[in-house]
Amino acid sequence: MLSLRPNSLPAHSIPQNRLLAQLSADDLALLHPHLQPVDLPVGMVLIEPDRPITHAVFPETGLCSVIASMQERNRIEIGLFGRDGLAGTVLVLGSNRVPHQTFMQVSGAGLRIEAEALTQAIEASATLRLLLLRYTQTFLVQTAQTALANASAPAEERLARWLAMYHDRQDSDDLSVTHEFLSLMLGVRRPTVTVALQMLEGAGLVRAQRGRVRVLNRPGLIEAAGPAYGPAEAEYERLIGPLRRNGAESGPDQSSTS
Amino acid sequence: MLSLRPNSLPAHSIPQNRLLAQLSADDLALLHPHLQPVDLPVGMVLIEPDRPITHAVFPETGLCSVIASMQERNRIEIGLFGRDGLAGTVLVLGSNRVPHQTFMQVSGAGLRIEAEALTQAIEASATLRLLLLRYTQTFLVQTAQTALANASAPAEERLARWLAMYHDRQDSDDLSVTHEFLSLMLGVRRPTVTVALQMLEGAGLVRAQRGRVRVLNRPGLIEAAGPAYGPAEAEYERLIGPLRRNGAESGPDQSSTS
DNA sequence: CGATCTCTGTACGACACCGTACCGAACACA
DNA sequence: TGTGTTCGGTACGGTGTCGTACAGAGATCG
Repeated sequence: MLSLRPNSLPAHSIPQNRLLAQLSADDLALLHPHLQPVDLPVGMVLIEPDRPITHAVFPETGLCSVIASMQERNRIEIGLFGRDGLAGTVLVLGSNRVPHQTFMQVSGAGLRIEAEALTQAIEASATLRLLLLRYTQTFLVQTAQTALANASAPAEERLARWLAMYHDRQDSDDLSVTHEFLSLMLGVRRPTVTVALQMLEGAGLVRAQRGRVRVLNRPGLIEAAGPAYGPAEAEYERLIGPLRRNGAESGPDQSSTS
Repeated sequence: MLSLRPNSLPAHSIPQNRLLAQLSADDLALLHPHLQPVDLPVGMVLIEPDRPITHAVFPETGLCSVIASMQERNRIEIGLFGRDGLAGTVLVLGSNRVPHQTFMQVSGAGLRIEAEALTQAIEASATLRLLLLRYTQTFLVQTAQTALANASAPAEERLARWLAMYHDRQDSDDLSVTHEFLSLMLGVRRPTVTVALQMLEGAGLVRAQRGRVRVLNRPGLIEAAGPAYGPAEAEYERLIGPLRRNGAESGPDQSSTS
């Protein structure tokens, strides 16, 4: 199921993954022998719900969704991450399974490590453990903000929040998503997504095309997301470091509206 | 603000707090000198949002709510705990503040410890750390289930879930809550709570009185809560131990309806 | 025992979102 | 260039929840 790349990790390349990039040379050396490059195609399940975890993955590109579901229907996203995070935080928390599913929402690549190896490294290095614990803290805040948004924010705000979070985690302003998919993530009907997206487009914040949403005015989008966006991102920057790529802000200028 | 009891902790009493009760003698000895009995009156704020934490608290009785809020309005509960948990899990995660508020929803008593002392104990003992990390994991799952319920469960299910969770954490079948309060916790209108409660009462699951809800049929209540109740509780029992008091199940028998 | 306050029950219009269904538009592939 | 498939826009009635408002029921206290 996992298609590994032939050669092993280059010795001294700077990882794209924010967590790995934050590590000291010693800590990186601790993990390095166990890290294996791996392709992460769309739809690939990184963490199976309620099953013992065999590997953790540090994404370098692409986007992962964490999904909680009651029974078959009623799947909903409780958090997402990309190169800022790690699939398998539960290992840091001293367990080996979770009732949630983690899968690739946008294809990419990453570095995977065996659960056993990661656990041992965490026990061996307090600084590595601290970093991963802090990341877990930011994810907990993200989940809490999701609970908050789900309870009281209208569909349009939740959509804007999701787009902003997605945008944080990739370089391009073009996001690859279908309405169908967004409706699943946000727990609303597909037509509700269509209408909400039209609102955002009417305000000149995004431009929607088939299977694609282009962010035109990021500050405006964040404003449209309401107060549910922000706290989790601030927590990340406080505890870990910069979340987004540097510069390359997509300002409100070019939105001369139609 | 904290009213301490005069004398310090009795030397060899068995703690009511589930986490403390799970500790080995060594780990308990590590914490013991720093534990201070403290009263926890209704409304007392244990964790102030976005402020450095000075103390953690292990509740022995009573109930705590963790609240996320955007701006002034729009407060909502993301999790709750009592003697099964700990106020200040963020210390375990290597940070010293959270954007959430933790306060006493039902008065009780507990044991508090200075943040510094708890942090040092966690660093000193891997087994203590493991237990507290695992508790954090169960709380993360609880928050995720809350996000799920908020997104897709109708008010009646969410109410039933909340009542069941509250019931888990105290001995009596009488829960002290007002509709007003429940509406705040669930993020719905107060009249919505009134109607939902009448539904549950009509089904013989609970008996509502002024400021009080008596659980008549716990299994029925859990069924009414839908699939959003269960996973977090299962996770607790798997990772930590029994959540509820032993025995004393309130069965469906005595509900001969009126 | 009456005054007062809190809590609960009820009402009514407004509206966001639901479930479902259908059709055109864009794309992919041969 | 034609054909099948996915994706997007739109429509309909139904309903759960909202915001607000008000009156009765139960506690509290001088």
